[in-house]
Formats: sequence, structure tokens, C-alpha cells
Amino acid sequence: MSDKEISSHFIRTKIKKDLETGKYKTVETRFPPEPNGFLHIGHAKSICLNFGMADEFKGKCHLRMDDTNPVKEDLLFVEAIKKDVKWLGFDWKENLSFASDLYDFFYETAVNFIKKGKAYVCDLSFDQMREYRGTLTEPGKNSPYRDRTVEENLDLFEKMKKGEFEEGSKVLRLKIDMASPNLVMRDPAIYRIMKVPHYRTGDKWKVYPMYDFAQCLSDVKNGVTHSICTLEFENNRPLYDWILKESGIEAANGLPEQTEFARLNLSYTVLSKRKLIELVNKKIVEGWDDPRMPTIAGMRRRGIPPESIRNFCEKIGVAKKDSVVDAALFEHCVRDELNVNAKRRFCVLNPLKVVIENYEDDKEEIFDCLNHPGDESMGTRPVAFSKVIYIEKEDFLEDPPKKFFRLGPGREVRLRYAYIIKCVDYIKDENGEVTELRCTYDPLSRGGNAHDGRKIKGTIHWVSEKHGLDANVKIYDRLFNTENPGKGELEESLNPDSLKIIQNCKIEPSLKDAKPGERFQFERNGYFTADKDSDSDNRVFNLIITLRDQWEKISGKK
RNA sequence: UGGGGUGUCGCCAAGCGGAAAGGCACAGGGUUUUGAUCCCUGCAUGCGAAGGUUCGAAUCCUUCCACCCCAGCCA
Repeated sequence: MSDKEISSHFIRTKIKKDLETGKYKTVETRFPPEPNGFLHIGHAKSICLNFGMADEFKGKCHLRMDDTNPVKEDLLFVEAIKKDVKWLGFDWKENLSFASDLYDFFYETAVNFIKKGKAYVCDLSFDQMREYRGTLTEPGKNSPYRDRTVEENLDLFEKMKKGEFEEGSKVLRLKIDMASPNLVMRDPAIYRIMKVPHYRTGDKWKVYPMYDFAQCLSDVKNGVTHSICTLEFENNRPLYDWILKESGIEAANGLPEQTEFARLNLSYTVLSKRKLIELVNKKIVEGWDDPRMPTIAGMRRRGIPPESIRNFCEKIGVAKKDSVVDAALFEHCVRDELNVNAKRRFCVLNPLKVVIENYEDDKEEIFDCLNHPGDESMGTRPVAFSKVIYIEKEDFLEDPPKKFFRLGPGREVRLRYAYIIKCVDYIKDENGEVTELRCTYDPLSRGGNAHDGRKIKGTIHWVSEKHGLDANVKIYDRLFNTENPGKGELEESLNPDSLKIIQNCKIEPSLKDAKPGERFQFERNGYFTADKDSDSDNRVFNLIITLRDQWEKISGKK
């Protein structure tokens, strides 16, 4: 990729400047997911940004599990996250860490805050706490427990840790300013009692640190310089800075600095963890890796190449403006990648039988078909041809319009790589549905070119009845019908046709042992990959994405 | 009506005082044994609005408007 393709964004500009001015000697970033769900395309933006900046400036990027809430987190998610980051093409090397590894450090730091008179144990209930906090327009008031002595606080916090108090009865708070116009600074709670075992530390702890406390401390501890997060944490930045400064911690790389960017929103899908969990729990989709999900796992199963996700993340840019990226841009990136790398194959989705009357009954011919018409280095594969073949039902019309470049009574069409055929008759069943075509072929058109130079406008794909194999194909479409399904109930905007299963499709023999992860273009139909449930007895393909279809527009307009 | 942010083409997004990049989408046209790909062409006298400063403003100043975030012992 050449430099001119990469337009700069404000974070890259900032890092460059920080390095030039010597503010930081090195760049260390981090991607800090909470292991309470699967990663999605929105996370991919953050992953590409964080790992991307580290790579570009020869720094490091940490993968840190932000696990400070034992009731939500699970090892299952940790493993899924690691798999997804790796699949996307990033390597955290030795820099994998867990906030939970730092629990002792957090605790000691909290104790130091108490000793300095900067933190206190507060007995206010949830409701009282809310009352004392004030509102957006009115200042809060000091907690009656705010002036406990250092000794008392130390003793109480120690007892909290030992589990001597009920959950919810006490919290440890920072002593900042209850009148601050920024609610985050109104004596935020940094430790709460949770008598819940943690998936990594077991039942060692009865108190757990909260986000604001753990995030900045994890960052310094990791040696992070540029702490990149999303816009909603902008209000938390003063607290991030306050904690680091007041902690007095010396950092080899200098204190980390938080920079916020706008999270990704994509039209026609949802990216909030809550909504995604809802889709899974309500069984609207088959699971986190349902190919319709915007999760990394779903996209992987769908067949979307990781390169296209990375390219997409580069194309959308990084800024501070709330925005909704057009799903069409993502689709473009997927097609762009697949067009270059997917091998071409034949698959007839809705078979219509064609008998070539003047072709010898038992004759067979093998055609060498290009794996990629634009890239000869990808080679060829042999495809067998015979008297009876299948073509797409929609490639024949009884009464075709002038612009229909396919088959109709008396019309000619080219069978790709094979022969020119002409429809001489067709058979219908009692319902009036066309069930079989009778055609003749032009023996002098072997390979597809007419000997007399006549122009054949249409070219269609085909599969030999004798040689072809059966397959089931899952045709996926967007999960939602509305641009912003995030508003309102999910059910209201679901696309009822987001999954259609087509059975008894005909595929060419070379597709027999296609494996998940191998991606093909089924010519004229779209890009497909073998599903994880596919095997050589029961082949199942997933539609990754269709080809752009000009005909759809032309015919739709008439 | 507290504080923090953001407003440049339908959707993203460069630009940072010298005179509106690029991508997607869309619309034309060309090539084509995938109605795919590819290749041309078009697409903001305008930068949320109004004033002002300047020879010159999307870029500086003033006022206004719109939208987003914050009152979890979530992250």
C-alpha cells in the first residue's frame, strides 16, 4: 500500500508531533476490551487504530483484558477476543495482560490514596449517593462520611476487602470536589464490594476496582503513552489525569494521555453490546458467530476476508464527529478484496435442465476454465461438459424483452468457456412453469467464439448434470431493513429475508472439498465460502456478498 | 437554562489565512466470453447560520443554532 492512499487523521498527527517534540520517546498503545462479549466491527476500528499506530511508529500495542467486573466476564470471551484479534492480523507479542493481574497494585494504590487523605469509605446507600451527587445544574453536597480519619478509612477498607460488610453497604471514594460541574469528579467511587468469584482470581477478592481507577493505572503500569478511547469517555479524562497525578506514580515512558475518537456506527446494523447480546439471547440469530452478525466471529464465518475489514477501517478514517458509515462502503471493501483474490467457479443456484439435442449422448468434453480471468497466474481448472446441463432458471424467459441478453425461444447465448447454444423448444409443467429447455449447440463455437464472427451478447454459466454435485447454499442479506435499527425495538426493523436456504444447487466438481476459509466467486452470482458445517457429503456454502448487479437496476426500472 | 464535545457534497473525510483532496453512493459513456471487474466523465461559486477582522476566511473574532456525551457501587 502506498502512502498516498493513507490520509492522515488527528491521532496520527498528534503522535507524530509528540515524538518530534520529545514529549514521548516511544509509542505504546493498548486495546482494552472487557471480556463480556464478542468483538465486532466497531472494535475492529479501535484494534486497527491502536495496533496500526504502534506498528507505524515502531512502538508496542498491548492487548489488555479490562476485567474489573466479575459478574459479567468470562474466560470464554477472553479466548474469543484473542482469536479475533489474531484473525484480523494483529500480533500483541508478549504484551497480553489482564487488569485482574494488577488487583494488588490497585489495592495498594487505593490504600495510598487513603493515607494521603484523598480517599474515604462512604456508607451512603445507592439512593442517598444519587441525592448527594446533585444534578447537571446543581452542585452536589459532601457525604457525611467524607471526613473520616485516615485510620478509620484504612480499617474500614481493610474490612471491606476481607468481606466483613454487605455488598452495597460501602464504597471507597476519591475525595475530589462535590461541586464540580463535571459529575465524574464529584467524589467518584473507585472500589465496590462484590462477593462474587472472579473467573481469574477466584474468591480472593471481595472488593473490585472500578473503570476510572483501573484504566489509568493499568495504562501507566503497562507503559502506555497514548491511551486511545471513544468519545463517551471525554468527561472522564480529567479524572484519568487526576488519579495519575495524585498517585505520584513515576512512569518510565511518561504519564499516559487519553485521546478520544468517534466510535464506528454502521447503517443497517447494530453495534451496541447490549443489542448484540439481545440478538443472541432472543435467538434472532444462531449465535455470536451467525454470519449475519457484525461480530468478527460472524464475519469470519460469513467468509469476509480480514484484509477487507482492515481496509475498511483505513478508509473510514478517524475523527471526533459522531457519524454513521454507509454499509455500502463496507460492502465495497469486501468486494474489492474478493474480486482480486477469489477463484472463479460455477454454481447454478436455481437449476433449469437443458438438453442439447445435437450433442452426442455419451460424449464428454473437458474445458480448461480460468480461475481468474484477470490473473492468469491463478491458473485453470478442468470443467466437464456433456449433453445435459443445468443453467439458472432466470437465464431463460419465455417472452424476453429486447435488452435481455440471455436465452429465450429461438435465441442464442454463450455457455461460458464452452459453446454457443440456441433454444429451439421448451417444456412446461401443468402449472405453466418451464421445466426443461431443448437447445442445439454450434459445434464450430468450441470455447465460445462464433466461427463466423457473429456477436453473442450474453454469456451464462452452467453445470453438467452428469458431473455436477448437489449443494445447499445459504443466501444472506442484511439483518435489518432500516438504516438505524438501534432506535426502538430490534424486532421492528428485522429483515424477514435475511436468510434463505436454497437446496439442490448444482456445483462444479472442483468444489467438492471446499473448506471454510476458502473463498470463491460463483460467476455471475456472488462470492461464497464453505460453511463450517459443510462436509463432502453435505456441502453448504454461505453467500459472502453478491456481485454488483446492473441488470437488477435495468430490469427493475422497466 | 451546569460541564464536556461536534458541525465541510446523500454517507465518510482531507483542509489549519491564499483561494474546496480523496473514497463510497449516484448519473452518463467506453472495454468485456461474469449485465462482474476495469477505464473515462460528471457530481459543494460552497464549508451549521448571521455579523465582523483582512487585499484575501472553511480556516481568525463575536453572537446564535443544531446534534452528541455526563446525574451506574457498568465499561
